[in-house]
Amino acid sequence: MTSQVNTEQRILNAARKVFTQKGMAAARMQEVAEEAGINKALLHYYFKDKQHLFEGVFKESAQRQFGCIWDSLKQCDCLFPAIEAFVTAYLDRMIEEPMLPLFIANELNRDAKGLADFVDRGKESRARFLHMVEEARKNGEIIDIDPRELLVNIMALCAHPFIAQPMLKHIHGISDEAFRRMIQKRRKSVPEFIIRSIRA
Amino acid sequence: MTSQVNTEQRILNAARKVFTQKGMAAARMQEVAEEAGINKALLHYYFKDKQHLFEGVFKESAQRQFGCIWDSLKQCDCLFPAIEAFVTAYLDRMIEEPMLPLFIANELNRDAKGLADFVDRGKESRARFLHMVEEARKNGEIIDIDPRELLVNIMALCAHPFIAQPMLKHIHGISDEAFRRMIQKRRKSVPEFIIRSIRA
DNA sequence: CGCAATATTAACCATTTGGTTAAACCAGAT
DNA sequence: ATCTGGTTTAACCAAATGGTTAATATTGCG
Repeated sequence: MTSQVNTEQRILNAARKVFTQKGMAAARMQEVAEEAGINKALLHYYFKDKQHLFEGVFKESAQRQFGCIWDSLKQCDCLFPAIEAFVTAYLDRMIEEPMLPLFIANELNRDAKGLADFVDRGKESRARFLHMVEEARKNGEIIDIDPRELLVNIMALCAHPFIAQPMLKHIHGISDEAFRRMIQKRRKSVPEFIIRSIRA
Repeated sequence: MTSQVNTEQRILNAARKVFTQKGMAAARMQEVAEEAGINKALLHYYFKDKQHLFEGVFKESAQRQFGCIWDSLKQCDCLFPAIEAFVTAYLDRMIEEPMLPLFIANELNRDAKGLADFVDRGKESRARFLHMVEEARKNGEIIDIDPRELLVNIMALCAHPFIAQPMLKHIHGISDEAFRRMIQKRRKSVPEFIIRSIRA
């Protein structure tokens, strides 16, 4: 039973689970060790200290997060299909890891300087998207709107239900299953909502 | 210089500052004491322990938050003005305490059971709003949309810029001042965005 | 095998941190 | 002035926690 394969990845998985659920500050190294089924000292054998372990987790999470999402609109040329693809990719990603937006927002708020680099992925896609909006505006396809503001709105509509999940569950008294159904519905309704609001 | 007036309130203010900025887990009692200009032991004289102090802060914050926001549409009968009033009140509140949405989302996520009661304020206003949407839908004033989904969208568009503030600052490279200008613009643009998307 | 490098563990250490205690302080009443 | 109640403090304590160490186990290799 000893010398399990790929201990480092097992640690990273365990750490991701604990860190994303509790956040850096409340996460306990002991708990990560238990979750990974190893000794606490072994954590420090693979990762210098809590900060490094955390950064390993955050880097992986942030990059997968923004990677998926921005890559989704790489082969889109028209704005409206791009918005649909973006929203779908965003929500699908969130279904996989629902705690991620809150986690990222939170840690980024705690240490913007130190973690800023990890969210830089997808710069080109983002620029391309903003340009697409600009063009659509010039062509009169959509109303006069600041492209960056539109992007903020889109991300808000995608991410917020997950960030506010506990509040929604309580306020509207919905179950896990009902929440999932709601998100499924949003894969269609959110793009519609956005496009209706900007179509010229 | 001794025996300052209203020590309890001074503590609560200091605690709110520290807790909202760092979150329950990372907040240090010592720091709260220093911020309040008192001895650490005095905290425990006024508040049994960290949990109680935290709940004092959270309760006050959550109630003021939801209080302001839901009260804003008490004297609205038509949907569109109600939406405008709601968004304006929401954003104005956020300008006062920009960290609040992330703080509340975060702590609610950590301990949904224990804190759920504190976000219950404004039940009636919320019900009234949902009813208003339902009526507008029946009257054909707006498209066919689930009232609760509309509410989620509205709150998303209001809260998310603040939750994602550090990310926005980094991604779009905007300053504090630019952020404030953006929020000011949103007081008009968000209601427009919403109404355009639902108007029949 | 036997040896060297890597992987893993139990026990330990130093610091941080929430919380307590007992003494001092200060106000107003007697 | 002094007694009494609430207020404030310095010093202290125990538990939790991140991190280390030195010894043990395992693996790959000549």
